[in-house]
Amino acid sequence: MQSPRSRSAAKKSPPVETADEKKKTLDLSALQQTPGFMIRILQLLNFEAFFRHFQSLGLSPVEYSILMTVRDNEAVTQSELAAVLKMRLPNLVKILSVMEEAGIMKRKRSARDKRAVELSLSAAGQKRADEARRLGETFNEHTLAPLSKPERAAFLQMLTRLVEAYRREFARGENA
Amino acid sequence: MQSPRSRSAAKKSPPVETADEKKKTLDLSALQQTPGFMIRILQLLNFEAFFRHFQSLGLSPVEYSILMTVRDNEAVTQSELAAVLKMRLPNLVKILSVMEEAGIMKRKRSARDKRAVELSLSAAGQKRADEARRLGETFNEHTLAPLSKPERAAFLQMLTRLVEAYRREFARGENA
DNA sequence: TATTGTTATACTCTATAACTATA
DNA sequence: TATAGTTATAGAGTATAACAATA
Repeated sequence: MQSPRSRSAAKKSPPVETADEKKKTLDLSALQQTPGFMIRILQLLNFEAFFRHFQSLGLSPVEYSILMTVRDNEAVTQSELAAVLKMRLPNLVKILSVMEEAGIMKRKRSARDKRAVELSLSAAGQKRADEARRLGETFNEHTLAPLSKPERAAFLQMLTRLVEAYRREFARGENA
Repeated sequence: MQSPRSRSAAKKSPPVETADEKKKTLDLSALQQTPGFMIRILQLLNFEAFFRHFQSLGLSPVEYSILMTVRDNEAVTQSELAAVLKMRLPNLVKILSVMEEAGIMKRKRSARDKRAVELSLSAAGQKRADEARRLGETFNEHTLAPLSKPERAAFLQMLTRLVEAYRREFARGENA
């Protein structure tokens, strides 16, 4: 592991690893000290790992998050779900329609507010959610596997605080 | 953790707003304990913050990362840059062409390998990179502002370790 | 008047195929 | 044969506009 703050140290330094003239060592310190960049790269890599891990279910990240949210929140409305997932309603509606036609999702007009549509899982949907949940637990462990146990808790807790602080900063950018 | 509603409802802050029956408290514990989901949300929020912060420069995240990498690595090739940014070469080439036509980026055939194209910044490009760098420093501080000083260092260090571990796991998914 | 949902559509980003020129 | 680059294009994800029904 290299030191976290090797600033402008390695410019054209000797190739530390295999000394191919092709594999020149790049100075990436600026990006490595840009949390936003590292978060983005980690997110891309994690998505790829997700698709491999859930390949047997043919599950996408967005479907996973939908299944988990509806499973834990019977009768959640489409708008509420869109806000949680940080998606635009029209884009979510399209996905939910596909899931409904696949016999996974159930839609019902709300009695309290006849504009709203309340979501719930069909029997097949609950089965799929259970399978997703089971695979999700091992996947979540894998995601933070390079960290020690206390580090994992600390990392997740900081993630949560960052997200909450950001969401407070501009309450759900979509309707401001 | 099969306990469905033990976690978030209790531990999370009480109904911050007026507790209308509309603003029901959702159980989001499953997603909050999914690091990949939290990373994705954080990344989306951070991009929005980026665009606001760099509005005066009209700078996008990808252009920022290009400027920083080329600035610190004179004569980096397009392929190398694509690998660093985790982008496909054709998509990067298009962006670099725009930057070249804007007078920011310079391209030169490599002498060592006449297939490769080496990148460097024009005078205008260096000026833009300097401005981006200056704005970037305050932006990076803002990104981790909700954390304490030692937490910021720990968080960034863990981010780096996670990214490196993932990249090792499958050496650059594109050519495996 | 504002909100929820729906449809249609445009825009952006990403992925792949086909080709060239070099290695 | 494999790699770097280029072009074109397809595909996925995301955005806005317009509208109907309800609040």
